Amino acid sequence: MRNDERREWLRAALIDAAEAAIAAEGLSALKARDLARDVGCALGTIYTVFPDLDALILRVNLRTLALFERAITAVPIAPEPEGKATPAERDTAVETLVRLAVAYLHFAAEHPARWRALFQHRVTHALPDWYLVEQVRLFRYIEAPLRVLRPDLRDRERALLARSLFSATHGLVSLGLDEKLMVLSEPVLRGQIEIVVGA
Amino acid sequence: MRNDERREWLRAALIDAAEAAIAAEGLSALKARDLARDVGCALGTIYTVFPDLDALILRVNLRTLALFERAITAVPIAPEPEGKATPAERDTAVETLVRLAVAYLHFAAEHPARWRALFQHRVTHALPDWYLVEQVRLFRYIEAPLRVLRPDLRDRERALLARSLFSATHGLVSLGLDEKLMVLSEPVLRGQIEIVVGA
DNA sequence: CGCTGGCGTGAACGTTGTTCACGAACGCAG
DNA sequence: CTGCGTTCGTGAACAACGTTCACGCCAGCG
Repeated sequence: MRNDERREWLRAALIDAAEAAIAAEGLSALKARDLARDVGCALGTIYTVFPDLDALILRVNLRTLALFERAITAVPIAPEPEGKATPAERDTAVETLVRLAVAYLHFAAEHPARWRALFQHRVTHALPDWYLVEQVRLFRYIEAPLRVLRPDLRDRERALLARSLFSATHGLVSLGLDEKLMVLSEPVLRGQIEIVVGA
Repeated sequence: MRNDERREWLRAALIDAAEAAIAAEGLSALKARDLARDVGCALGTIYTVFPDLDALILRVNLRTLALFERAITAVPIAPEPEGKATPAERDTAVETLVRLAVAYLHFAAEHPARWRALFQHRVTHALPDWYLVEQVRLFRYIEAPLRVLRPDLRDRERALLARSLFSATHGLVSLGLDEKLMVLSEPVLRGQIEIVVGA
């Protein structure tokens, strides 16, 4: 069936157009009619591919998460120590966490509209499972260094600590971008993270 | 003129109704037609009192900030030490910061819809001056203990540190409420704040 | 060739926030 | 008291939105 091909192509084209619209003008600039015009299909056709615009936004956000992961994996990964971690190994684990936080700041600064869309959206609705799985997967990048620093914690506790670290960092980054004092906040962020990690 | 009285009464009634709607069902439940019906005026009358619904929401948020301030002032204020602070005075300053953070958590937990409206709204628009002034005023509650802990900083730097502390706390609280593990996060929050304050 | 079933289509629907021409009500001069 | 002008609330109307659905085209089979 060439029909399936066309549907798949449409799906990709719609995500492309939505991503471009969000990246250019923000989430609120995403309009069903503009999308239909951009990809050259009818208005109703969108709803034969996605149940609603929320689902489309979620796909765009998934791409943003993937883009972010590519940015994250550019930071050097700490080798996994065996047994008790030496003080030097602990230092590199801390440094990895700090680099992750700084990478988060840079990503938010480079893709402000995409990044805002990640948090502006979900506020009301519950998220589908496949999206949560992706989020949990990304949290592993934080949990790995924590495994070195706090081998005494159980997985559940370590996951909670990772979320705490992330949300504190997110708060700092979020405010830093709002106030447009990013230049000032990179060293501040480094300092703060180093301190928080001291737990 | 009884006309001015009526306008003032309408203004208050509209803010009341908007506040009730937001507190009950969230920001997205605020509808111009519902407001008009609730206060018993015509749809267009709203726009003779406020330029648009954004301005009305801002007024509701101002009330939320006032409500929050009343919650904040319930925490014991640290007396201002003169000259160099003793270690005990430093401890009470830290304790004040922690209590402020916990009060923030409790306020967000008790008034989730009002609290969300504070941050869900401004995302796009620029805020009017009188609103920013109110925000800056509330930040003084954080800056006061910081004056004890870091007398070496200039006002500008201290204000920045206050905003960093707030945003980190906000991140923790925000995530804590989303995941509904508030019970778990109160001790966590205490610990995190104590550590961050160690700067 | 004709029928039929599936599917893209865009007009239409229901809800928004916001505007604006109308008309009632009030004050004042004659 | 009457006539007129001004003011201001009014709600019908507008524009824009996400979403739906009855229509009609076209492919595939008998």
